[in-house]
Amino acid sequence: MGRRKIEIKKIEKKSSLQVTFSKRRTGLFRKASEISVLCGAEIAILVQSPANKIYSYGHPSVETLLHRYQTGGAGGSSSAGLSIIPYSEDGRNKYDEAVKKLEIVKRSMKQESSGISSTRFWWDEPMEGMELYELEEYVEAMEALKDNVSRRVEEMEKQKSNAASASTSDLDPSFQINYQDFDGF
Amino acid sequence: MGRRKIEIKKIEKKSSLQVTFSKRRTGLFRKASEISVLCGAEIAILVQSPANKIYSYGHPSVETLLHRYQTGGAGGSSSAGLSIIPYSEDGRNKYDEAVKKLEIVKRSMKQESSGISSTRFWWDEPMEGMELYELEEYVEAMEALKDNVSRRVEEMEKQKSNAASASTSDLDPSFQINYQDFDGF
DNA sequence: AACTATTTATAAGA
DNA sequence: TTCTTATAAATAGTT
Repeated sequence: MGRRKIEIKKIEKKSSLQVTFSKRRTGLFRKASEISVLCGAEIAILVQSPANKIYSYGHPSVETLLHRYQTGGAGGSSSAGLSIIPYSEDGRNKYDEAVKKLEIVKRSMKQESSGISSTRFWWDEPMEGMELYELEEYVEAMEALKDNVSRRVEEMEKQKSNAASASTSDLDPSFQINYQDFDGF
Repeated sequence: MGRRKIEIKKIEKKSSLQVTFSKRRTGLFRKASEISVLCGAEIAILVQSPANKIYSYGHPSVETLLHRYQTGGAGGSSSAGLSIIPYSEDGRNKYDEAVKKLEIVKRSMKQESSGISSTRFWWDEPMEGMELYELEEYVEAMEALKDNVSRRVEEMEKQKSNAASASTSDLDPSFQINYQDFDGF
């Protein structure tokens, strides 16, 4: 028969699950090896099998990448390598402006969140490949988010000095839910 | 034309290296996602690009695997290392919750932008490889963004019914720029 | 950021 | 596991 199309959902039959895992793990590690050779990329993979065994692949080593990940990565800010196609010369300028604006927002978000544990900031990533209009939307979203954070930080300061009198109900209700989850920074 | 066989050795041409890296990283992360779904496997990938940017994929999170590797795993190079540390059920539930929330936001964004031509939605992509806390942040950003879009859509409706003579200058200035570029939806 | 001719990966079966 | 084989998927080069 040969290969057949399958749905990507949990395989129930235990024996085929085992076979599939083994084959795909091999394939995945081969791909990892290829990308590291082709692109000079460093890479680490950790997989825990259905039988709870941990397999790993690393080039040059898992540890190298772990360390780099945990310390926030080697240098590299994103704005430099961006080679997105602007709509026009004018578009280019707008894009650059937006990027700059975003960088500023990002920086201030980092400052506001200092002291709260973190090594990486998710907002350092997602702008890759965005079009101008997407970027502009994103900047807006970031600004709104930053405002929320700022307000929250202010509230926290206030509460700290005011000894338990202030309530979060002063805040815009649409932002309340998020606060207690704000340990990600 | 079409695909051609290549040797697995360092790509020298810088532009194709960048493209290849991007394509293969996507492919690799997709494979990782597939093996995790098909086999219920947990997996973490860290890659450092030629531009020294670190990309990561994790299910349920990179940290989960790192921790398991560093404590449970005997640190073997290519395979093995038993680990019996169960990951936090709680962590997974939170993750699933956040994903669900994000799906809802995305869906409503699509509805609001219906009627505007579209093939892809940029927000369908970026959650790839996010950690729980990143995902939670992202959900918030999306919610804020959705609010902005909603407001603008309302404005558009209002103008439409208010006869064809309305000018964009009625709009909140901060949204004007994007308006004409808004065909990406 | 599409396209497509090919190469690769792999689901089943043995 | 390992091999085979028919097919599904990934992707190199191009536009």
